[in-house]
Amino acid sequence: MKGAGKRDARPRFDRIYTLMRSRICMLDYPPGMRLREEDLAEEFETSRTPIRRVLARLEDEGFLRSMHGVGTIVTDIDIDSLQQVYQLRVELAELVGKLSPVPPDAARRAEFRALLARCDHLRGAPDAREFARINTDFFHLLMTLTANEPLREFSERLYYQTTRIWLKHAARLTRYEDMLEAEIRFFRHEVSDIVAAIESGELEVVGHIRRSHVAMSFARLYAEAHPQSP
Amino acid sequence: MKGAGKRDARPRFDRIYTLMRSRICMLDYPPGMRLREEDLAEEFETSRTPIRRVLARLEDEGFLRSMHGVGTIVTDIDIDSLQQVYQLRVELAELVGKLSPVPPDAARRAEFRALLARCDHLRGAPDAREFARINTDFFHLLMTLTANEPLREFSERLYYQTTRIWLKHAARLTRYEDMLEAEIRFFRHEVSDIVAAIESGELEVVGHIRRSHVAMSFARLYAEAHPQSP
DNA sequence: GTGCGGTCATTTGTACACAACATCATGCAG
DNA sequence: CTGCATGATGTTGTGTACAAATGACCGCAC
Repeated sequence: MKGAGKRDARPRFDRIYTLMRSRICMLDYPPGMRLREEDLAEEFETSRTPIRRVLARLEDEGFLRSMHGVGTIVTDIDIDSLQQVYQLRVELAELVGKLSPVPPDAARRAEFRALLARCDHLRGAPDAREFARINTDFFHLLMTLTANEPLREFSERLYYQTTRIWLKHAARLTRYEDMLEAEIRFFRHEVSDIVAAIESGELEVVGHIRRSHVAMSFARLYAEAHPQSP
Repeated sequence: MKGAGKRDARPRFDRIYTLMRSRICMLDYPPGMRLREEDLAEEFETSRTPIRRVLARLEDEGFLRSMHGVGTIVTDIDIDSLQQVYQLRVELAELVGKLSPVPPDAARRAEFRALLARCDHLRGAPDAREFARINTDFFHLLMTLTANEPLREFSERLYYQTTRIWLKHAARLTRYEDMLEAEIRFFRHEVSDIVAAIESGELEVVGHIRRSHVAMSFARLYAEAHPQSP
């Protein structure tokens, strides 16, 4: 059973890892779900060994938890842990554009404008999954503004951790549709502000805008989860 | 129900992982060295499988690089990458004591004072490895000042990356002995400052002191490596 | 001497069988 | 009926044989 293009191990590893992480963060694998190595091996047409390599990394990064004799389950995160993650994410957000800033070229700036257009299109037809996708694409675009590799790596970890939890808590809300529409408006505003800052070449300003929006995003989420406001 | 159950495979994994990371960072495994899975399996009295689990994590964290048919080699880092790591480390240093600060109790404060005593003892008999050990112990003590788990994890990654490179570059210098003695004095000064700040309960000040000392430490290293001073 | 091609040794990557472990169902004693 | 011991069942962890891949070595043509 020789598959085409499967000879090298790293591309396949990256493919499976990225896909599984995406599934976890899009809640296709919701928190608490049990993953069977055998099933995954079958799906990706391989044996358990390469699968276990991927699961090990996802476990090291806190997305999964394997227990001998029990299974591999998708982790859940309480609101307190989430707060810690958000606090750090806020700080790192400001560092993008401050550490090793990379001014975007014309093509990159066009990508930012294209994403703004996707926002406008989304407002016409609100959809949580599409919102999450645009959010992720926007995040990766922002990461191109810094050349600091450790900063990019850590920001990515924190982003994916918070995103999946955001989706989970959002799905619980009763006024879900209204909330989604409001969040899309907030997000569109953020993208608009940042695109403007980018066009003017102020990368440090981008960091400040991003920081405040991430912080406000968490504040709204926290307020929804703790509705004991006076 | 949560039992007092302790995972079986985990302690051994942690033991091997910690030991190997220590060896890498103490340059017992110098950059470029080739590690053979078979040898490691024999040393730790197990098979290649658990070893590969450890190597996978060390590779994900950037300490190793495995290549099919070649071997697993300890990575090297150029001065530019090191600069990026240091820049981020400086920023994170300041966040300790700012995010989820944990005031140290009497026992913990005693540990800080004990470490200061070890510094004084070290000044009488300068030794690079002992210096590195005290440095690491001090780092871990500082990490107890914050409860922010992601911050602790990332700081640890960056610390170990920079430490091993510091040792490597330091070992190259001709005036190695003088430089070591000077660095020990600088370090003793830093510990003294931080202990004073801790005794006065100013955790945010601790972050500032640490930040400036980490930055200055890199500046000295960078100056030594690029001796084109005017 | 130099370049080239093939052969071989060495090492990591993969597949699979089995062991270790946890959970749940079952049956029996009280 | 309840409580507990015990085995059945399923899952991850480990050991091991083999496949794949790289680099070194050697021989040979020119």
